[in-house]
Amino acid sequence: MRRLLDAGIDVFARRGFHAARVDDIVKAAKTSHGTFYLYFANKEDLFQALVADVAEEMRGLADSLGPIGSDPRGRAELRAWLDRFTTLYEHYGPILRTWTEAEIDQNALGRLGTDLLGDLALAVSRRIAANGARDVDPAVASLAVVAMIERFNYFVLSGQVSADRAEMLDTLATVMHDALFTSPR
Amino acid sequence: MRRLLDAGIDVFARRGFHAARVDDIVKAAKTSHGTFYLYFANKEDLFQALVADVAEEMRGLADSLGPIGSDPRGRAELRAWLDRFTTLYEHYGPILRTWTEAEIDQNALGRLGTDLLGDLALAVSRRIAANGARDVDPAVASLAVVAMIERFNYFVLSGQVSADRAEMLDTLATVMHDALFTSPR
Amino acid sequence: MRRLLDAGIDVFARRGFHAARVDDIVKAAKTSHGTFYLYFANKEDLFQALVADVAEEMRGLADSLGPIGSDPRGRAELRAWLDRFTTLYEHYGPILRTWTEAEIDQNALGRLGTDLLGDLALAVSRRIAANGARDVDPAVASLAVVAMIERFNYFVLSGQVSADRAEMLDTLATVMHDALFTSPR
Amino acid sequence: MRRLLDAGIDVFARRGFHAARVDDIVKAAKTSHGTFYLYFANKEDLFQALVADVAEEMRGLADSLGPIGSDPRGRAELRAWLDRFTTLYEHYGPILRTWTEAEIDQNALGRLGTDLLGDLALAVSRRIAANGARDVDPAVASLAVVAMIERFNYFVLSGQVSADRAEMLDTLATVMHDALFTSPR
DNA sequence: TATGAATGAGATTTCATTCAT
DNA sequence: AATGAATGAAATCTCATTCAT
Repeated sequence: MRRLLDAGIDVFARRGFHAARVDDIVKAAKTSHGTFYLYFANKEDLFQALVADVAEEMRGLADSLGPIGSDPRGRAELRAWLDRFTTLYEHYGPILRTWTEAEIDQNALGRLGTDLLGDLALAVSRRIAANGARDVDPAVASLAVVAMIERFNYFVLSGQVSADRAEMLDTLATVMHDALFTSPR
Repeated sequence: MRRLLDAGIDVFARRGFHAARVDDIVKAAKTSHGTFYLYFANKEDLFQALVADVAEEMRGLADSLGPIGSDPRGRAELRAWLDRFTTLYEHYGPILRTWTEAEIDQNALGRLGTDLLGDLALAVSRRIAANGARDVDPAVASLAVVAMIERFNYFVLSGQVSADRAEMLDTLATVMHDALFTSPR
Repeated sequence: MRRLLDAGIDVFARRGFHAARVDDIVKAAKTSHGTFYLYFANKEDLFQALVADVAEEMRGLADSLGPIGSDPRGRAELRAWLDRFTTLYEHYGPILRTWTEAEIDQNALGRLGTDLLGDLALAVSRRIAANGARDVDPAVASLAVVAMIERFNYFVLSGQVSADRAEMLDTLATVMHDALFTSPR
Repeated sequence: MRRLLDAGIDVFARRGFHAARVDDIVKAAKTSHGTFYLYFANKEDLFQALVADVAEEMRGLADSLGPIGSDPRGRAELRAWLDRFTTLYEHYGPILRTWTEAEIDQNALGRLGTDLLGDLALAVSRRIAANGARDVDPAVASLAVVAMIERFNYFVLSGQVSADRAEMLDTLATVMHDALFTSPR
């Protein structure tokens, strides 16, 4: 069952939800079709189990974003947080993205995704809001920041852009830290 | 054929590449399977045609991002550009995202996506670079910005976040304009 | 489609509903799985179509049981009716019986069967009732008679008893005719 | 093992032979798959064991049909015998019918069924034959009567007709008693 | 050009049976 | 004796593609 979950992450990552065949997952887990259906009602059921895992991890991550200072030390803490995000994303990112695949959006999974996004944004939002007026709504701005983090991670980890992980983290940390403690000239 | 292309955008958007059935497309286009294969070699062929359209439009958009001034007028121009991006994204976004679906990444389509991303980032990069030193690489930072634009659009248009289009555009314009003309305190 | 219906009768007859494989039906109809699912949603759907056919034929048969005289001519007419029943039963009997298979009873099909049985019994009942007092309820007695007809046909046609068709018809005609025009000594 | 036999009757009754899953039987018996195969070689083996039980009971019942008088007392004895049949049928009827499911007919079980039917018919036949001339063969007529008894029981017990048990027994007793002691007008 | 019935390879799912504990 | 997780052969069902009209 653990093997099936891991195989699921692996195969969904490589193929996406619809192109992933139960046969692939079963082979990757070195088990049989029968065993698969012993633990999961169907492909979507396994997927939901994975999503539940991601959700839990992500929520924990959101909670772990504490107060950030305006000094370089604050920037370093922010970078460390982004590093944890990326580590998680390396493992669960494909599930995160697969689950925003069209058609799956509709149901409970979609709502879970929305909630999750909201949690992350809220964590960021609290930091932005704590740092004085900006002529944008912190709640909205934080969503933009979360959007940037998620997609940039995807671009880098999927090899679509050539930046390496360190560069990415530096850039994100800087842009975010600036966003928190910079005011327009 | 025009009807098939439009139906393709519609169905790929709702279902993603793998879950989209030729039957759905054909029904949406009010034509027959036979006709589909008269114009396209197979499902991927139609998809490629759509991607080519997106690519052309996106390249045009990238080219249209001219010099941006540091004044409010510059911000307004930037917002207008983002508005054009969003309009395009409303139509072609699903194709843009579908094509980053795993498995399709591998081939020519994937490379096309990478190029496109690069084009957009380059356009943004030129603006950032023009505005003096920052301790991040403009090429990398611009990718982060493009990532933010794309994903925020997705979040908003897919209804995953409750911000409306105007709020989104304001926020993106502000964050980008700040990024171009702000320096750390 | 006609071929699939005929193949269905054939295969359901030989194997019963659950043991009949779609593959058998498809092979018997010299067509493909794809074609099967083009016309029928699933195995039960084909079965329902067959049942609808049986029901229609049986209802027609029930309607055709006219007034029966007490003379030998009446007995001959009764025998002719039974002959028509048996002819129908040779073709559709297996469907008739399969559909009383457990589990299928529950739903709409079950009700259809009950109705059909009622129609046949009603036709017989009218004849019995028309022929004076008996210390049994004609409605119930007629059901017993229908039960006899159906099951005796099954026993004979399935080879479980060695009587031939003519003997069976003679016996049923006599027993029924007696039932209509005999009073206790 | 007793529990498995009872569970078998129950599940075969509700689902028929092919649709009955070993899992259902095992669950109904509150035991495990392993235990099932400890006592029975396979699903058919359990079924055969049940059939053997039915056969024994039915044979005993056939033997118990003694001489029937033409007086009301004879009719009461006949009704009592039918009552015993019905009691048996309530318990074993589903097995009786399941085993006439197509496909099972072929083998040893089929022959057993034929023999059993013959035994019952023979018992009835002896009664009919003892009561003078009729222009039908008693052996055949008795089969018709047995057919009626079996199927009417099924109709009533399965709820396909609304008659209650008492009505059914009265009707069958009357019709059979008449058949034994009535001559055409 | 246009159609849509037909196909069949390949996917999902079920379930009788085995076997290590 | 008893268990129940694991198996895989065999069933059901889907859908991209073809082809006769």
